[in-house]
Amino acid sequence: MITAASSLVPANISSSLEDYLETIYLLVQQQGFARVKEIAHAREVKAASVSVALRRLAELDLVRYERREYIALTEQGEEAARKVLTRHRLLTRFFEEVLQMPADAASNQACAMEHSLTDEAMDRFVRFFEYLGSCPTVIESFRRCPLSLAPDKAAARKDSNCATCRAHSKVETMSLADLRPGQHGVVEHINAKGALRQRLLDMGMLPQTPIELERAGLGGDPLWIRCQGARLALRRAEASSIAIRQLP
Amino acid sequence: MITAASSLVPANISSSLEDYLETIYLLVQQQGFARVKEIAHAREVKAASVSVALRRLAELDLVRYERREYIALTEQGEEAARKVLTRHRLLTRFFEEVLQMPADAASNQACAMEHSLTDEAMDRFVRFFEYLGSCPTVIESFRRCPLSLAPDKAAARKDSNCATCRAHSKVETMSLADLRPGQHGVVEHINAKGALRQRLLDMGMLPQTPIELERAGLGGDPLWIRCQGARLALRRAEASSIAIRQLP
DNA sequence: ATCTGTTGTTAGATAACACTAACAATGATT
DNA sequence: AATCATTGTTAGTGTTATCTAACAACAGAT
Repeated sequence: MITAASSLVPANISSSLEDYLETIYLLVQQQGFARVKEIAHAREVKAASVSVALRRLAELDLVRYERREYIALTEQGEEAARKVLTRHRLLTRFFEEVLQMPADAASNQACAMEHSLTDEAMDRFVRFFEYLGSCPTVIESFRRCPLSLAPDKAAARKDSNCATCRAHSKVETMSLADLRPGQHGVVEHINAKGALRQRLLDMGMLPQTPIELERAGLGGDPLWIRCQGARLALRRAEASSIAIRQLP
Repeated sequence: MITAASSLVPANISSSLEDYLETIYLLVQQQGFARVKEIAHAREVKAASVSVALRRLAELDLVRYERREYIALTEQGEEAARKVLTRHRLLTRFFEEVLQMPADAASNQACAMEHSLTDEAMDRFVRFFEYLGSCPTVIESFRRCPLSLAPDKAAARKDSNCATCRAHSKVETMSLADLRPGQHGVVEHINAKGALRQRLLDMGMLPQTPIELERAGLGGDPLWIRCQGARLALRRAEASSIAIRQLP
């Protein structure tokens, strides 16, 4: 039985061991027990590795484990497992409900991050969710806003109820290609799709990033851009997919 | 010089090596060059470790490195470094601007996660930021909403401009302590502070989580709760800090 | 009771990453 | 030019986590 009083769980546990705890917790919850073979299967690891890990977990008093017997978490182990799982749930929900990722991708991303989410960040995430719970229109509005989501299906543009979006669509936006050599701007929106979009993002061209058109090639086609200290060359067509706000 | 065409950067590079690339990139940007000693200092690692890492990076063609000479990134190395740094910037901004964390904590959290952010998740984050850029009132509203943020300083409650918040404050909310044995609910808001709050969250008591009051102790004081498959005992005072919506 | 297939364990190898300690190169100072 | 302090390298150790291959225990079937 668990109380709300704090208990002493070993603080520095590796993400690998945390994964084992998580797996064991889920198996026990699903079928009442966990066995080496199943843990190995779930973690996509050989049974030998599980065996070793279990010994380490037992030494840390996180798992109760008689050789060749069924495996159970100790109170501490259960607490640690629940903590990781809660982070997993939280992050999955964020990637799925807020960022609108498909369920499996969201869960995978959560898996990779659940071990490094600090208590403080966790708390902030929760507050954010509490806020969204009180004001559900916020995310609903994001979901509908074709400006931001709906990567390829700009078709759904009609049913946006985001006032600023509507306003925005009227404002004449300029693109990176509209700058003249030496002029500066700030990235507002990357309209490129697929690989080009990913390339531009990777290079550092995030929203709100300062950007400069250094010079244009002969005939104005390769545009030489400066962004985050790096220089790169873009085709004019590519540059015009980057919506910016000009700086003086 | 970099073009928007895709280049072949070794895909599976460890987070440790990514950190080295990042550090080198920043040092070169700051002072024009990087040396072993400085890298070691920045990464809080001994010089010997840096030396070995540099050899590995050179083998991977990410770093150009003549023994005892200054260190420079190759084109590929620079690309990889910029990619990591962009993720760092993106996550830092998210934790700082959206989740309202202090700058250093935001950056630290970003450090821990930057290596595992998938391209897809990155893209979704960017779309989210693009949306927020178009509709800045959204986050402004979150920032002001005392329901969610302002952990201890509920004093600032007056200047919230969130319509739903105002509505919410009028709705009579019930707490976990108002349930009767056997009744179910859904967590809406955890009003507890400090360690208790963290404990409850760690146990899995996130917003929107189903919860049940199993039974009350003698005199009604320890309340036995079921949450996410786990049982726990809460004082009545503690339970009443958990706002819920009752389920039929 | 023994045989056989499944399951779990051990031992030994490998890889990545960090460390300490000893050594080598370099540049600056006397 | 010789010396010294700084800087970087190498060699050897330890830890964590994985693997393969060989071995041990058990359960059920013959």
